[in-house]
Amino acid sequence: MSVNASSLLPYVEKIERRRPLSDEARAAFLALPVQLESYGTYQSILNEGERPDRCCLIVEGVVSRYKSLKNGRRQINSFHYAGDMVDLQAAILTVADTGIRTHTPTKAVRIDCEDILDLAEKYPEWARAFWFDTQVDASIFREWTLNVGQRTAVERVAHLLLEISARLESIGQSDGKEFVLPVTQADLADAVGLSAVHTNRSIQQLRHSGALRTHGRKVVIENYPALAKVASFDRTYLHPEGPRR
Amino acid sequence: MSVNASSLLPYVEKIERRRPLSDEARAAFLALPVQLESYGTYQSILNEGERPDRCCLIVEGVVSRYKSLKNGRRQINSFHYAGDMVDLQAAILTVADTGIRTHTPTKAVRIDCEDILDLAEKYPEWARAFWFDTQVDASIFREWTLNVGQRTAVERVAHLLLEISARLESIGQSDGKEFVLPVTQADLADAVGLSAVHTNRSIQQLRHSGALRTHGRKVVIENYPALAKVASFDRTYLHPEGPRR
DNA sequence: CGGCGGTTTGATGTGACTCAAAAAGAGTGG
DNA sequence: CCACTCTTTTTGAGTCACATCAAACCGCCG
Repeated sequence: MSVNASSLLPYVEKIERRRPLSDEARAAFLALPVQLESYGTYQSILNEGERPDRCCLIVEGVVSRYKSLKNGRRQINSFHYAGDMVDLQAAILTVADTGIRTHTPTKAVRIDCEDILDLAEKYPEWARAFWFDTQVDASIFREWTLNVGQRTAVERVAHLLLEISARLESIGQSDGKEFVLPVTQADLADAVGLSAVHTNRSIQQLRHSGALRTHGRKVVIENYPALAKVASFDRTYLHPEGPRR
Repeated sequence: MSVNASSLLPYVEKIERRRPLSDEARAAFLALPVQLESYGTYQSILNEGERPDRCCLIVEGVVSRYKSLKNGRRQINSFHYAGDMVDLQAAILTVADTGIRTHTPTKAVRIDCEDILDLAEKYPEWARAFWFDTQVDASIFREWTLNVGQRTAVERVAHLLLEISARLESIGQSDGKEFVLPVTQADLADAVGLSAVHTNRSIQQLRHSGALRTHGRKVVIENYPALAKVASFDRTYLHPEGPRR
């Protein structure tokens, strides 16, 4: 298998887990010219306000999308893992309303926006796949707004941990019980709209309640039902059922 | 013009403001069979968790999408106005992760999800239009997460008012300075993650600063630059520039 | 003129923030 | 394997923004 195909495969697998592609459509995607790039920890992939001409598919590592205010406060909008097309929005929106940066050493491939649009134009199934992907993204954003807008500190942190767990599980990096937390508590704080100190205290509270344990970066969910209950976590919003068509 | 076409026209106009459609594509949309429905104030159009088979296009009135917690707390995720296809997500996501309800007397047309998908399959320009619409939606959700996650009470309220103003302006219901606020303060509160009381006090603060005035439901922006500054409002996230293609 | 949704006010409580510093890990080089 | 540094997590103390509760007020409509 070519370098291209092997780095693009995780995304195809993610799409086909939801709904199989025709051989022709799959092949067309895997034949796209790509450019593999490596990043260190906390490196910028895209800045807010830029006009990117390429999309970004994560091959390895963890990145986040964020928006920031002039006073320095930052909101992380989403975390992305291997197989995620982070910047699908770049294909059709000309100006980036979020920045993208890494949280671990990361490998990513860049795909030309025009190639994505051509694919969507030629293959309705790809148009639908990209659209579905964007809809799931949007659904997650809605849940995050609910999270920071209405839940208490402990609930927010619990919810985020469960989401991370679920998403890592879908790419084989968690067994649903135990996973390596790919980000620091300060980053979690930026994602749930709390201070780092209070995020830490919320995690401690979850530990003391017996819902989870941590060993360094490793998180062990001790009592999933209890954790899901405090977080009111319901994975419907991740839309694991796939698209209607 | 048929009843169908006249109620569907506002959406076509919104789409074509961004990028013109081919005559054929336009005609195909306007020929869709639709069902016009009327709702009163605070009526439910869709409940969380349902499996709708039709999308919903607002002809007249204001509706919101929301998510709620078992303790009764509610987060409004978006407001929608005439010409908005509120429930485009229903076309491709099988289960609704948000509810939809009206805030004013509302007229809406229901379009079969399968018709939407057929249109996207047959006309790549429609597939792109729907995808773009969803991307803009997602961008607004990201901004709302930033709003509730990182801004202070006064900033949040100012930002929401400016967004409402900008969106009403694009459909001719505001001149950019003066508009009729289509929702109550309690609803604003649910949208910005504050209590109704504190939302009220934040509005008062904006009034006392001279940034805006209110006469009943009418809002008059007295000092747009000042208001935009406190809100750090920048309409880039509404993507008025339209799609790349 | 009475009733009702919506707005406004006041008083009080508290969850989360800030600042600052200590403790614990993780990585690097001698 | 230990010393050193840098990052991340944890602790403590004091403060403030926003929540809650309850009641008054206002404007609109029948």
